[in-house]
Amino acid sequence: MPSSQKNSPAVKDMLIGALLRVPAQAIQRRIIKELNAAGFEELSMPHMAVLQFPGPDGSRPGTLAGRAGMSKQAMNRLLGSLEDFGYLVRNDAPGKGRGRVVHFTKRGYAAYAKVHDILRDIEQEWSAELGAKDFAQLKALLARVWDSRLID
Amino acid sequence: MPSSQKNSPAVKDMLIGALLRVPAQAIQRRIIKELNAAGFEELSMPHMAVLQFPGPDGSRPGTLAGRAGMSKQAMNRLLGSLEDFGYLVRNDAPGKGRGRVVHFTKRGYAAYAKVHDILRDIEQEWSAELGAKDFAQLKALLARVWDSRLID
DNA sequence: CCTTTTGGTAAACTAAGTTTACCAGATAAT
DNA sequence: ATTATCTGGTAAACTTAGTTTACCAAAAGG
Repeated sequence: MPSSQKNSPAVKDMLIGALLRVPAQAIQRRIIKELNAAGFEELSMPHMAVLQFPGPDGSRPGTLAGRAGMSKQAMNRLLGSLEDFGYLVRNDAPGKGRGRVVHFTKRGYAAYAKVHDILRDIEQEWSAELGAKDFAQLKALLARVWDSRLID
Repeated sequence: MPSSQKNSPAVKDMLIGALLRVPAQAIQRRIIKELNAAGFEELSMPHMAVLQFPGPDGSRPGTLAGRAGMSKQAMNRLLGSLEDFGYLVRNDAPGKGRGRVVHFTKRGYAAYAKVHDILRDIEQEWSAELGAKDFAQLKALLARVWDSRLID
């Protein structure tokens, strides 16, 4: 059975890559696990590409593909499966301009809200562990990284 | 062509999940791109599961599988391809105890060193952007997250 | 009009993982 | 010691998720 690592040989020596990657992955795993436990059992890792901030509601399939860094075809398959599971619908024609628009169903919106809740819980826990001030500092620093052109 | 996103709708509203995930992914992509450009052209994303800290040298295949959170079979295929490309060898019998041990070849070690160099460059850039003090603070906070039992 | 561009789709292929099963050497038990 | 069990590595079949290549319909623009 696949499981995650847990023997950190000298945290002090770790470079920014691992320091960011490992907690990010841990959060992803937890989100999926709790989502499944909350009744959204069909959702697995690739679906997260659709569910993650800022969510697909109101967007075009092509736009979502770009955001997720994948081909339109791959995104479309994902949307198809999510549609089959009843999480969203792809309506064609937004009135003007050709194409389709994705909208959450009630279930889809519930799942998206659940992700948000889980993340709030995680933030709560981290905040309790690090202290509210330090956690806020961490988020602020990460936001500065984002704001700068450090990430492409 | 798959490309990454770049329209941040309100960084202030982002939760810790996205704040960690996006830069972590950006770093991964950059490492692979620069590795390829530096002559290690066969290396692609899945190989990173082997190359990433603290590296495979001296470890058992099963241990590496555990660290990477994947099955022994999947890891073994990865090691096989890396062996084919001349990055490492799997010697059997470390003297005592049955099994195999992975060791870098010269080329493998060079690739691993290159990853380290790239990460040092990235740290340099981030440090220049955020200021050395703030960047150190960011790393320190992430290290505290790691040290705590917040991540599984 | 007719041509080009844009968004979405479909089919074929490839990559990368899982499950299931198996085998060899080590460890332990009676 | 001989057998039973456990551990680590491997192999085969299957599944999933992505890519490429190709195509089609609607818009846009000369």
